[in-house]
Amino acid sequence: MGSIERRQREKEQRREQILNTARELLFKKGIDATSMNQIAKNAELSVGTLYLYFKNKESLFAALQEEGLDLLYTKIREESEKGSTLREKLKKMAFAYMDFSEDHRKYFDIMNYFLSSPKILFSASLKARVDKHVNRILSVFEDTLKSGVLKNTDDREIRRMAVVFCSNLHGMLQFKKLQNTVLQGEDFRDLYMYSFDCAMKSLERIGDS
Amino acid sequence: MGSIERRQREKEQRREQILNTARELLFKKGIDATSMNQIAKNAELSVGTLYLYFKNKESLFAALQEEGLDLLYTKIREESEKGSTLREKLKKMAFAYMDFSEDHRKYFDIMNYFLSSPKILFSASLKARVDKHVNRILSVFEDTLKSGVLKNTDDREIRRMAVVFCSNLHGMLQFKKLQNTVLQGEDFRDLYMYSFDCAMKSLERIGDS
Amino acid sequence: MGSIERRQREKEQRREQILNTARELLFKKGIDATSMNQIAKNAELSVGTLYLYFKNKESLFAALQEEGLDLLYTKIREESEKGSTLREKLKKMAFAYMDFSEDHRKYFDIMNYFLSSPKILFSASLKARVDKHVNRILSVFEDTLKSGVLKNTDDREIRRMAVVFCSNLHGMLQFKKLQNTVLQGEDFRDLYMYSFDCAMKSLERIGDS
Amino acid sequence: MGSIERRQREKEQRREQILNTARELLFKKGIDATSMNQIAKNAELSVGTLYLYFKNKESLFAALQEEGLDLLYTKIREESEKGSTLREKLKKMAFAYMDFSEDHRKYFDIMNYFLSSPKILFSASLKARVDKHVNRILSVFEDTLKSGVLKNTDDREIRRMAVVFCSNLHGMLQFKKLQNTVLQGEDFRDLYMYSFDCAMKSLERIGDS
DNA sequence: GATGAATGAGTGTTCATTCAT
DNA sequence: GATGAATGAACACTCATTCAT
Repeated sequence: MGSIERRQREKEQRREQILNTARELLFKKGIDATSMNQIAKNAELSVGTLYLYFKNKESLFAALQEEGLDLLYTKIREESEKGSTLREKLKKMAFAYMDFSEDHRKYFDIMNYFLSSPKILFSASLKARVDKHVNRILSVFEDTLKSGVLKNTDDREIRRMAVVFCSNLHGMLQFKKLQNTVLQGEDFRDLYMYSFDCAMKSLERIGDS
Repeated sequence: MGSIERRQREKEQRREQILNTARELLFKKGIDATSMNQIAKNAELSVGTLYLYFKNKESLFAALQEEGLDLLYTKIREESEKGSTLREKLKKMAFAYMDFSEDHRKYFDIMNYFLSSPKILFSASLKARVDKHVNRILSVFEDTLKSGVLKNTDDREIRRMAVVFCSNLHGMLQFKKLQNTVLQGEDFRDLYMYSFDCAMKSLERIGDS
Repeated sequence: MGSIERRQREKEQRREQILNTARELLFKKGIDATSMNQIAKNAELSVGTLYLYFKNKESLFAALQEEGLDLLYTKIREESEKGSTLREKLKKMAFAYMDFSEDHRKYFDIMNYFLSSPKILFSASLKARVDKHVNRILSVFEDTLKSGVLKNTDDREIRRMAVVFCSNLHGMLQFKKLQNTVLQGEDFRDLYMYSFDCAMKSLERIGDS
Repeated sequence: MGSIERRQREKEQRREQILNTARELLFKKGIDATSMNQIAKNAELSVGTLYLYFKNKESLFAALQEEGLDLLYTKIREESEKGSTLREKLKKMAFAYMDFSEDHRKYFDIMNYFLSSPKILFSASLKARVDKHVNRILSVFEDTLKSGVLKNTDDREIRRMAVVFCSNLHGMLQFKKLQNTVLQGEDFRDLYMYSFDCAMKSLERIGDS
């Protein structure tokens, strides 16, 4: 009986061991340059064992993707609770996202990798799990907006506002890659703040109408 | 004499032949799953010939990327000239971007691929050429905004507005991938329109202040 | 238990199988014209397997090189023990070297290939291993000279004598390639003997002085 | 008529132009890394033209080989004339050879490349031409020895002595590659001098007997 | 459950040579 | 005589995945 629990614990540990190694390699060398054999060797396990815990390479990296989204969720949720006004809250959340894209650039890279990969590659169940995480993040934005001044806005509108707000942030962070070329001369943080202000203005307007 | 011209023409045709085949395969199978050998075989040319026309795989795909950005530029420029008011113009441009991402989804995918690829992958000169195309597109937005109502806005502000406006659109189009899951129940076109309205509101506000 | 041993044995056999095939091809076609794919095909193994047993082509051929040097070492050592006088010993060793260059011409060719290849080609560790073998062979000459009449010659002198003696033999064997053209009319064995006599004379002189 | 001469001159110039470029590249990048296309581009000629002047890559490099041997011949000949005694002459010649192997290392490398390449690779006529050059060099040694003290030595003996002397030098220079490993702690120049002394001793002895 | 040897199609790229113009 | 576009076999090497033990 205790042994069943122990087994369970060991299995969990093994899984973590694999993920830790994979994450480390991923962050060091990127997704393409990280092979299953390398992960196995670094984790001091056999390749076969990797396939016992993860169906294939893709699903291993999907797990890391979930991990990243989870981290992002936590950061954003925490920040959302710090501010007092709606503006303050959203600002903290927006910069939490930007910080995440910088501090955990590689997680952010996987996110984009998964977003821009041909759909065929991912099984439906994998997609579903990842989407759940995205949803959870969107919910934080929804909750924040809901608890804001806009008392009598209906849920659908709130949802839309959350999506637009998020996609604005995401779009800006995508453009960050261009900061040494197209955006030359601009401080990205300023630009991001500018974008945030624009988004806020539109929100307030909606409040108006 | 004529023979020199004919040679030139043939060379140009060959280049197109390669690009056509590469484009076709790329759109069918994605960038990683398209190999130089495949392109050669499908184009009924030898691999060596490919390397006569393109330095390497990367620059072949960069050529396709430029092609796509060129097409996008043309579409947006054309639309920008159709509307009469600033709002109308921008709306037409925004939807031109959306249409492009649908009609030429794969070009859009390459764009994202290049945006999210590790910088090391692309040589500086290649990046520079691609960036020029991106800049050209941004310029259309700048020109449109400049010729709009906002007479006394300085160039830097205009630039920022253009960047934010574009990144908003781009961010929304990124989220499109989620329309069957996260965005379930929403008509994407409506949502995009909603996002456009938000952006316009923030612009007007700026006009106000 | 036995199964672990068997596995070990099989691994060793596989390694030999690869080396045998590589040697055969090398001797038939030369080093450049022998590709990894060919070796794999002839050995009835997959290319991947080759890389399981040898880090790369270079180290596979280095293994053959070591093999050859090992063989040469053994031959020379054996001969060195047969003669009774110093002259007899050295003569047997000299002809062991010549016989080796004839009987194992291809091993001799690899030796020269490695000697004359640009240094960059070979990793330091590989060079070190090969050099150890060369040193071992030189040592046999040193030991023989030491145990000869020249009792009160210091080690450094002995070393130099060994090197010069060896390089004389090696130089002569290099010239063998020219026997049908430049050396026309000479019996190479005679010439080699002549060269050996010259070397002996200089040794004796040293003994004198 | 003059035009025929001009044509001839142009042809000769073109040939030199090719050889100059090939030599330059060879010395910069080594024999394997120098391709016909590169030579053509650097010489501002078309690949086809290269094949008009040289049957194939091999014969182009054989021409360089001849060039190198020619240079070596000249150096040795010149030095042979400087010394007054036999010993002085031979010493100058020996060091001329060593200097050549250092100053024109790449020429020396080609020489070894040709010496150690599988014979099949070279056409008989090519070999013959190269051998003629080697013979010419040997002759300088023969002449020097002949004009030395050893008045009543027959031609065959002289020939043998020249071959052995040369091969000794050559063997030593081959071993030079090992100076950082096997020969560690030895100054190669000293060692070479030592080897020369040995050779001289044996020559003198022959004089004696 | 765990192992790790084996697979083999696949990658991007090169290069000596040919030949129609 | 000169061109240079075209060839295509060949190269060394990688990698996700399988499966007998």
